[in-house]
Amino acid sequence: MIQNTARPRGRPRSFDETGALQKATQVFWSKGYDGVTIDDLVAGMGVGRPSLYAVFGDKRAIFLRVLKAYAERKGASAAKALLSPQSLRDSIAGFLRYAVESATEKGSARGCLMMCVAPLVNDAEVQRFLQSSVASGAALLERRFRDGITAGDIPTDFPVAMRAILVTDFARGLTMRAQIGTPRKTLLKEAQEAADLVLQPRRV
Amino acid sequence: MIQNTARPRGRPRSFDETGALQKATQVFWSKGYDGVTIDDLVAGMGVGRPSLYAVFGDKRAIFLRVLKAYAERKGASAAKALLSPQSLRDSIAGFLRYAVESATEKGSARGCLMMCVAPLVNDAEVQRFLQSSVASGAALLERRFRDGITAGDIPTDFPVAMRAILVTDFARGLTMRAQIGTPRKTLLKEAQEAADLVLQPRRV
DNA sequence: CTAATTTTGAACCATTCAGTTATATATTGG
DNA sequence: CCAATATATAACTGAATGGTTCAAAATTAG
Repeated sequence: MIQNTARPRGRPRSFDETGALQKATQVFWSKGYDGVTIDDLVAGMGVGRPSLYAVFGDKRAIFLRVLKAYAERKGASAAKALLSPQSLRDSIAGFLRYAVESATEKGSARGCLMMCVAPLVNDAEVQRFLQSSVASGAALLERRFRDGITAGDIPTDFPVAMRAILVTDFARGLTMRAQIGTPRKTLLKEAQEAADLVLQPRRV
Repeated sequence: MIQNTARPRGRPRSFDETGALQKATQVFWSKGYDGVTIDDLVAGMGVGRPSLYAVFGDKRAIFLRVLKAYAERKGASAAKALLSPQSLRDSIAGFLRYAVESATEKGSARGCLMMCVAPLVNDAEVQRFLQSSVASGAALLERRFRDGITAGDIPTDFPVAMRAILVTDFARGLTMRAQIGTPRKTLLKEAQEAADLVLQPRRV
């Protein structure tokens, strides 16, 4: 059997690459992009300065990796929250609940890296990435609404695209209020209310 | 008649104080708090470095004045958009339309200083100010909903407080999407749709 | 016209910061 | 044990940054 976990030649690294990126996420999340210095990253990631440049590149490169890894994790969790429940009502409510819970997690900065930090980064690639993430989030919701139509949870003339967007807007609003300190309990109640509202059929 | 605009003693200022603050608003709005250097403010406000420190204080003090002036202006405009129309529908739609229009203004940075920039400022006074602003915005909307009840536009069991919060959340979501480049036309359509939705009575 | 007062412009200083370099250290291969 | 390789530690460098100082300029009071 081929040992493809063969140790590389030189001195082994004293840090774990993905672990260091996770720590970098917290650094950016709590201080914002411009507020972070290389020394903040060195301290927060537990990686020496030269190693940091050698392995990850400069601040911008680190942020891009952090952002993409974060988006992947959060996207997967959100999709799970959205697609696991049977009923459409539980799906939408679960999606919004997840948004609130992850924005009010203990031990982590409040809010959300993608909604509260990344939009301020003045970088074309970051902006493009955000736009595509927003679009795919809305697309996921739209698909769930369509499944709700075929399952008979909502009428066939339900405005799926618009309501999908509205749900993402709600999530954004809830996340921002989390960031400025609105307590989880309050937000969770609103999330449920929003889920009910957004499922109402077209006209009264 | 008493000339209370009597010129002060020494050399007259070469800049207008409130005008300089307006310019500072644009600087913070486009670059974010941490991204702004004193030199950015010196250049953007048209005020010399020593004068800037003498008249306004340091970056934090300038930002606080900027934020409060901005909140006053925007708050007044939003209140006008909300309270001018006769029908509740036009009020809510007007409020959301104003949010979109001011977040997509040409010649100004996209988004909103209070929603997109200020929440990231790691400062207790800023956070307190934001929380109270958010609360008074929601209170204004709630009052408008109550007036709608007395006018017979919505039923008496309409969940005024919750819907007021939902409207502000929508506004936040729309504003953030404006910031990352969603076109005004798209957002305006969504704003109208959201206004309709949020006015639906409690149950189907 | 002169003295007092205030703002302005330029230069200045200590500090912080991004990115690099040089040297020491840990590991594998032979 | 020695050469080769890769990482870690610490120190270094030039540029940017926040904040101050000081002489020159513009104005009013007398």
